[in-house]
Amino acid sequence: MRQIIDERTGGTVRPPHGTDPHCPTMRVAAHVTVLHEGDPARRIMEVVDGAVMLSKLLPDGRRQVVELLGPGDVFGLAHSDLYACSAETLTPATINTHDRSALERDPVLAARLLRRFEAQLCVMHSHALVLGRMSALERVAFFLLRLMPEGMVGGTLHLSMTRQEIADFLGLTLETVSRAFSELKRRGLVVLQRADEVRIQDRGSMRRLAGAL
Amino acid sequence: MRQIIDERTGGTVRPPHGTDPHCPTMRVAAHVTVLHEGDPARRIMEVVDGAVMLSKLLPDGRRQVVELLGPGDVFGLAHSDLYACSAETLTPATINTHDRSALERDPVLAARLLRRFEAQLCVMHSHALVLGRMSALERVAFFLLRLMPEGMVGGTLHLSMTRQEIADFLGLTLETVSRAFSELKRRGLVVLQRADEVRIQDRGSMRRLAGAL
DNA sequence: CGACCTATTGAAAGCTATCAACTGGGGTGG
DNA sequence: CCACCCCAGTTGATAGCTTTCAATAGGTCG
Repeated sequence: MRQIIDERTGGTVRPPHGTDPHCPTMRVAAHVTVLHEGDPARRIMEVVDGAVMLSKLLPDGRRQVVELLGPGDVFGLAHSDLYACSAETLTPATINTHDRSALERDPVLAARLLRRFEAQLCVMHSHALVLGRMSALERVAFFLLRLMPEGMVGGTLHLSMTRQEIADFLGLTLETVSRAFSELKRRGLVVLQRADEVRIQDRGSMRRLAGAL
Repeated sequence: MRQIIDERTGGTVRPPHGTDPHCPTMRVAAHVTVLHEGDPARRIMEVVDGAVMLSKLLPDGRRQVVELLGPGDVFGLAHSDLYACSAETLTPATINTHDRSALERDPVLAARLLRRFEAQLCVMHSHALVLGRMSALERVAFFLLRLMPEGMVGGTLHLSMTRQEIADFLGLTLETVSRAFSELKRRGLVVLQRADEVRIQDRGSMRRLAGAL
């Protein structure tokens, strides 16, 4: 049941007027798998708008969400000409796709990807620290702070991920994630208006839990 | 007690005859910290020869080794003009250093780093799967296979890491790593000539444990 | 209003961490 | 050259946290 382009949007590939035909921009609905781990890696993709989740599977079905992407982030990477991860939209998203050969032809694109890869690599380093060394409560605190950068103080964060998806991202089970949310709520660090609407109440304590940032 | 360049080698910076003075090659002894998490990020480094370990610390001292690097790999990355990780040699190593500004000036370097970043990002994705979803035994099996690529069949692998360093890489404790080694030995999957000399006896079972490669 | 899916909560089991003792190998110094 | 010391590794016992299994609550959509 692979839907590469979701039928709900009707939209598949929509090359905007006057742009490079090798770089089609596509509009994709939420919860669509854009590409599959193990498929031949022909294209590199950039998130223009929306959120995308990269995940890997173990043969027995265990899943790890390895990266959460937002505008500017790049995916569709490969070792041996095969995609290393599956990519699924969390929200409706706009995605730019480039042929891999464009990397040699287009130095501007290459420079942009270089900077972005560096940033994503740094984020992965942080994530390794989270997965390898943090407790469940710390992981969830870190996750919420990561989704709620400084700017939006007082605002309410809308989670576009289920508990299972958060668990797969944080290396936990959905029950443990739920318990962590409840514990943060009990301690007064967050308020849950709904299961998917979070307000950070005590940012200082959250940061301490998450180990700074 | 920071030794940027180890005195045992005597060598500090050794610009080979006729090469770019902005890209000094340095020879560093084993167990030297080449750069520190949080220091101003001025340079980007390439491993020419040897092995380098990147690690991050939590405020309370918990450590995660986030990446193991070999020839060709790149480090010295930064978010906000500060190094995101510390880097320490595991063996004597040769390292090329570039000024960060060289990225804009030197398209050949930029292209090389782009390819390398992509590879390292893929490795980090695998590592997230290991840290988030694998048992202790599976992690150690994965670790050994990763260090023993197809080629060196029958050969003996020399571990240049202590149990503590392996544990910090795999998100475990040194005792758990030791127990995992003992269990692999007991099951006949590996032979330990010494604590730091491993021979993989049953590669098939190892791969199954590690979830394919 | 009811069905269904997601989230929450509870109880018990399992795996890893922690604390502790012991072993072994290598290097140093007598 | 040998003995001792010291550090890394191994092994054991127990505690703690997360997982697993199970039941309940909540919300959304038809």
